Amino acid sequence: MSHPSDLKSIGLKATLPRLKILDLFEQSRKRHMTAEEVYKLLQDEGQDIGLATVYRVLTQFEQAGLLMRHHFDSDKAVFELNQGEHHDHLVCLQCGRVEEFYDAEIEKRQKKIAQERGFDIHDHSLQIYADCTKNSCPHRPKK
Amino acid sequence: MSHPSDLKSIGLKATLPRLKILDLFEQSRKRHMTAEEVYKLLQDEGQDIGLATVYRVLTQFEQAGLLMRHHFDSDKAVFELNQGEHHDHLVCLQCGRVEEFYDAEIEKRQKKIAQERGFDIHDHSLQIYADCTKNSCPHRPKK
DNA sequence: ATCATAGTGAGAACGGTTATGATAACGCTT
DNA sequence: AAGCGTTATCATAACCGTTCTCACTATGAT
Ligand SMILES: [Mn+2]
Ligand SMILES: [Mn+2]
Ligand SMILES: [Zn+2]
Ligand SMILES: [Zn+2]
Repeated sequence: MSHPSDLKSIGLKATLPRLKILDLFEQSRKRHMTAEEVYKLLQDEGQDIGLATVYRVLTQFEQAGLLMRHHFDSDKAVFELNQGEHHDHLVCLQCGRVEEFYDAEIEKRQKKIAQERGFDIHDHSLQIYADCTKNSCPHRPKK
Repeated sequence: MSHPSDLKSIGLKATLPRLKILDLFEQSRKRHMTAEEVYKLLQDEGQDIGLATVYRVLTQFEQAGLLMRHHFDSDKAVFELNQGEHHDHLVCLQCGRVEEFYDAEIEKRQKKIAQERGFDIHDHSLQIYADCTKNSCPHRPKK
């Protein structure tokens, strides 16, 4: 249910591709998506939006602060809604499932490490790679 | 000063390209290098070794556990000698300088986070991105 | 409704990396 | 030392995710 004004307020015309892509993330059945995944989901709902447009819009949304881009050790970037609260990721190597976490102590220590060495910290990237074996992981039926 | 037997012991023929590349890392003026950097350094010392060979050998060395591959938010992979001790990286966004660090508490917390959620942890990737402004960073003379 | 402007879509281009295939080097056996 | 099967190398093409190009279209202010 994204509204045209959401886009206008960040200086972007409210075009159909942009509204649809924003919708996708807001209704998010899947929170973390690649450009390709977004493109396929749009096709599935009959929207004829080019892959180039998907890439272009994702980058614009990232620059506008609407989305965040991550790299989970696959060669393709994944995007998620930026809801303000920083978190890191726990990624299942078997099924690709992603869980989010935030650890104040880890954050604190990172700051200290940078500080101690005279670095002015910008941000960081932390992913834990693991197997989520206990939940019948590989190809488990999605409910 | 790498010795042919270093390679034979891991099931690889002791060819000139492989010995030269291993040497490069062991004499490492620069600890973290891209394939392209390795290629250029070989050219500089008059070695006519193809870029494809560099890539192939780096991957073989990684598989043999001699090298580790990282991705520092540039699109190109960087390699370093695997000396057994795990560490993470602090990368300067201005000059690309890399410092290594190890924080036992961060490591411990990562394990706990995975465990709590029933994940069997494999490994992790942690980089801190920052500016090393205080040391006259951009283009500072080396030494 | 008009019109300047910004956005789109198809496909080409790009950059890092990997695969291919014909030649060359390695190293084990005589 | 020479022969020979196997593995490695080199040049180049292919690959894959992503970005660029450009002719055409939609948007939104008037
Ligand atoms: Mn997330
Ligand atoms: Mn390192
Ligand atoms: Zn899983
Ligand atoms: Zn620096």
